[in-house]
Amino acid sequence: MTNNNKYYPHLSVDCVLIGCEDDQLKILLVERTDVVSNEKYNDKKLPGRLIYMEEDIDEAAISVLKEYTGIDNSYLKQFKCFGSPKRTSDPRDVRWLENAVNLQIGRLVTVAYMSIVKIGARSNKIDSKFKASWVPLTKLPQLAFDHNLIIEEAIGEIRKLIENDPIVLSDLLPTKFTALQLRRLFEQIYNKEIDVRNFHKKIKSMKYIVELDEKEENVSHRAARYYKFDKKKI
Amino acid sequence: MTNNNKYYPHLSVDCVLIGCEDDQLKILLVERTDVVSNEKYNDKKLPGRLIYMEEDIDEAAISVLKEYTGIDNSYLKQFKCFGSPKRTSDPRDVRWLENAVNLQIGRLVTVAYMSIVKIGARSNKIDSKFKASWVPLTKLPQLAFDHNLIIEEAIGEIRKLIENDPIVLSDLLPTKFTALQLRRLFEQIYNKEIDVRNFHKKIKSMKYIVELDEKEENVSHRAARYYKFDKKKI
DNA sequence: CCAAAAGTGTTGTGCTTACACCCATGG
DNA sequence: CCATGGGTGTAAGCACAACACTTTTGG
Repeated sequence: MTNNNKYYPHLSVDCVLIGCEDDQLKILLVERTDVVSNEKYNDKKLPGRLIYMEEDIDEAAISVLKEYTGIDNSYLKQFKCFGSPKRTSDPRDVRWLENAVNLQIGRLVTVAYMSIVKIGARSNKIDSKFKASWVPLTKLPQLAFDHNLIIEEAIGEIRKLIENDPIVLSDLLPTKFTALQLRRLFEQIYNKEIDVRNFHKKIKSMKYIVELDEKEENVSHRAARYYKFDKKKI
Repeated sequence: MTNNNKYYPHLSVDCVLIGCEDDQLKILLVERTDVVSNEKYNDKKLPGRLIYMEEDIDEAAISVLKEYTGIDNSYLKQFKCFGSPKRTSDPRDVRWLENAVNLQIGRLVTVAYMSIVKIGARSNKIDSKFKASWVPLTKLPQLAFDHNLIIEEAIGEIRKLIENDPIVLSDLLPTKFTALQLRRLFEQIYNKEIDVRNFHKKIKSMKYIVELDEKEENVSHRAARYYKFDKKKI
């Protein structure tokens, strides 16, 4: 937002930050609430920006993450470059961006990154200077550009991530969690209902998830067992 | 190679062109045979180049395809952006490129495209001004940058392509082909041996592949049946 | 004792793999 | 008749999905 002339007007980065809160998968979105000429922009988009002329794209993504959340050295995965001409086919999106950066844009390629974020961890506070908020995956509105598509692909990416390193699940759950919480998490990630019994079999086969002796308390039904991750067993 | 100052020194495109010849999957590679200072470069790389300052990346890829092969309007799929800092960690690669374009480069992001090419089709002749050749997938040497990795991922991409539109196989085979030819093709794409009997079952289940009455002639063993693609049945 | 959620096993289906012998043709 | 590759069927294992009842707890 400092020196607009420094932007390279053909390449941007966007970050899909995925967290979990109240047993719901959420995505960090920022508001786009400008008025350009007579058009009102009252919707949301992914955190991201154009890269600077001499900037490394990983650095750009890292700085976006840092700016919005304060997170400094988290794992950010570059998962896809979105370069379809159609993604900037809506002239409203282009007009908005051209106005925001005061540059002529035309067609724009974006490199998408994703990261798992522990919502509410001490090291991670959404900077209030941005109109940013965690929006449940199940309640995503229509977003600017092709950001809905980017999020969809990020979810595909998180599946891959879990399949070859399930420890990332531990960032999406409290240290102690019930089978129900874990199941709801999988249901959101795979976007389908999972059978309770089959799921218990699955938990038993996952050696890095261990039963605790502890159970829920003060619930008006049979208390659920707590589980935890055993990070050594991965 | 005209005006070097027009290059944007941070973003390139590379094309993985996949064809089939003599029942072998092949990749188009170009030679890198320069001498820079006292270093000799005697290896191969994927066809590609830096993009121009004001150039659309799809356009850049299309122009690379056109330049090398003469192919004009083929399907080019952008499948991944390679932006790992490690990809330009070999200083020899960077020195070569900096010399070739007469610009300072540092770290470089490339956007990879792939296309299925009918080797030897009339519309498709490798331009002899490039030292380019079709190299069997099974005999790939060590390539410049991370081009071996890019090819590997392109093969993953061709699998996806085949799974949701198997008609692309028809570009890799003659119009009439035997079960053996098709099997060899799958073996190369999936990089493993396929059982003959299981494969015949599979062919029968593929409704878009139809038996012909025709058989091989003048072979010193039982003649193989020919098959063809029925493009209507996809 | 009732409501509410926890926890538990069995069966069937489809997909993938492994495996061995006879057939047709040219020389 | 022999060498060469073409073509065929069956059985086992595994992952996954479907499905219903009993248990525990608080109120």
